[in-house]
Amino acid sequence: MRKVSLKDIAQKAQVSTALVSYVLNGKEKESRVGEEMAAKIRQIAEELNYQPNYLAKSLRSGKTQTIGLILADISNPFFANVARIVEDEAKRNGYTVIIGSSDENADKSKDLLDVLIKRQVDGFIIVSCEDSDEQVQELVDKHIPFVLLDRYFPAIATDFISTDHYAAALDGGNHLIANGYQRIGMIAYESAMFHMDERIRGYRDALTGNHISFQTEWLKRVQFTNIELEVKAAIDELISAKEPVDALIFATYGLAINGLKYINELRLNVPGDLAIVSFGQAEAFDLYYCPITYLRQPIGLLGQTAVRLLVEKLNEIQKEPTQILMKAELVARESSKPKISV
Amino acid sequence: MRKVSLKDIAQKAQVSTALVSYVLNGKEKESRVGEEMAAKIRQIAEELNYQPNYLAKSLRSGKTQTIGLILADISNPFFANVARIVEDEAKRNGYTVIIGSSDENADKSKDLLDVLIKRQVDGFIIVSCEDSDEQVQELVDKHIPFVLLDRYFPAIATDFISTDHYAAALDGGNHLIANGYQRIGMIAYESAMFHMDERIRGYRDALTGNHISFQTEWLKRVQFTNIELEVKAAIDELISAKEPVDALIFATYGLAINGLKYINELRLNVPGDLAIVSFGQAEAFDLYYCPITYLRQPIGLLGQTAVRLLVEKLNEIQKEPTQILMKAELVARESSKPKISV
DNA sequence: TATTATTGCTTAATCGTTTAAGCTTATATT
DNA sequence: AATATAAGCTTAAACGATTAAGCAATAATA
Repeated sequence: MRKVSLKDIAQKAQVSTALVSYVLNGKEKESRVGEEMAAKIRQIAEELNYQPNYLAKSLRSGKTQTIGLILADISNPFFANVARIVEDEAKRNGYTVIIGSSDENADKSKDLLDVLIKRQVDGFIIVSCEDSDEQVQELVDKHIPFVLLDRYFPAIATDFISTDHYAAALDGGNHLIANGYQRIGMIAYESAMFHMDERIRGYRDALTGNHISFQTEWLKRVQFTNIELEVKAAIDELISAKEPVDALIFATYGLAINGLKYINELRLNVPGDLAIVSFGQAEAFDLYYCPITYLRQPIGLLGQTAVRLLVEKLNEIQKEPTQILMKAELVARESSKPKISV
Repeated sequence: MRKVSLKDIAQKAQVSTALVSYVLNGKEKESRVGEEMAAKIRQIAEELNYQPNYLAKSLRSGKTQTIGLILADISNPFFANVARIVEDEAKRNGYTVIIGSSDENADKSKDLLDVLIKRQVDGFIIVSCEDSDEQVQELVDKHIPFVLLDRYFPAIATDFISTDHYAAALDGGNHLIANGYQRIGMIAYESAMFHMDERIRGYRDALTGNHISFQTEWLKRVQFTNIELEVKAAIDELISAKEPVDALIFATYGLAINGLKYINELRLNVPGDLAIVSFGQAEAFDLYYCPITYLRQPIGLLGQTAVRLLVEKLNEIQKEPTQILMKAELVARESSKPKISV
């Protein structure tokens, strides 16, 4: 049982496919189709349960009404939620989304781009990963429309919509200091990504801005590929230093999950022994015996704006690169409550 | 700068597009293309950075090499991980995946199916939701290839690969009883879905199989749409009953998250006041002060097998519906450790 | 009444591929 | 030398839609 095409309807109605096309696309007025005929065609289409073939439509029109969404890591709930928002917003604008996860791997990211380009997506929304700057530059050179989401390359003039990672980290640091913590550590990824640098810069500026001199051994950088072991080692060092930290900022959700697990194992008391502030957000933070203070990135706005920007680009409404930074909100919970002086 | 097509290459090489097509598809032998010409064509394709248009290919071939994956809820980490597995496995088989989330809503599910059918996906992998049986039956009637994942309709003869929900719940119940718990409650969804019934049946059979008579007030069923409040109410009732429960099985991950949050608020001691076993799996369970015992569904196998089944169906290797049930593994943690007798 | 407009439809090209069938030459076989 | 085979290419139709252009028949206008 082959699929129903315009031709089938045309045959049954004894007319040309052109007429059917006009009617089913609501162009009966402009194209002066007779009322009875229009009704007849619509009825037959209904009867046969006609579903237009978007491949053919797209081939003809040069538009697929499809957006490629490249995520850095779909198993991260932040990105999973981004995906959801983007999907909904895209649908509202008449687009379908094809999601791919690069798993923080530039090669995989490149593969995804290629596959989706072959499938003629109209544009991309990209949460880029390390070493993907060349790919991004290539998209620029080829005039393929895209918007970077949450991570961007300051050296490349692109549209982007991102959290203000610097300000967020600054807020997190200031919050801890305001609540009486003085020796604040940070665990971040060993990564050349700009957003990671920004988070670190914010953290350091919070310290120096409050006349606390930054200690090199307070900042630990771990490899994404060996996160579990390295986070443990980092925490061990942080708490056993001669100036052990009394508070800790996790630069990402994944780091926090691993870190908190280990802190549990060590039977450390949060925030008594160690106050915590983390980037990212997830149900997991609520389940911790002591709810975790986190920097809430404006997922909804980020996702919606990304889609809006891209759609505008696709319609050529806007030409100049739009670059937007959004504030993260510090959600203060028990894990960073004011320090009880000893 | 228009995209490079076969025609462009053909023009530059002074040959017909047919020849170019043969060469770039590796059919130069069958089609007796001269060696030099083949080399020349390949070189030009390289130079122009030719990327074939899959729309045109698909239109011609009738195959898109695309799988539609309909999830019940992408914000559930179980399904997010399923998505990841399916994506990887599909890629390995030369397929791209388009993911959609029905958010447990039959109308949305129907919309997704329609959109993806219009986009000519070759087949579906579906985690179906309540009231979607008609849609599924329609797919059967229209001979659209699909595989149900983790949830199925016993009344419809389809391919499916699912967790054995009954056995899993039975295991969970037996485990609690073996560890000394006698008054075991369950919080489940108010849903007509078969897998939910199976989980409840397993729970009840665990009780009766161990000569514990099931109490109606031990089983609480809540609405998906009002989960937070209803879970609280359910827990209130369960612990304040005249025969209060000493253990609780959450029938899904979402229920567990909400329940555990509330149990935290109530300052109940797990497992002292209340032992816990939950379906689903997530990092969140590890972060709980008392790691949660859960029934681990074989995500990897489920996802991979689903893809394999579908691909076989698409290649018409198999005709008869394949129906597979897989065992969940009970991962025993502290939340259900042997009861300390009072 | 002759001309122009309008109405209601069809024709045919097009999007980028694939592929069966055909057409020249050159080479092999008798 | 006459014929068959093979090599190397081209032609053209097809996939399913869209849409500019064109053609008759009817209605409106002068």
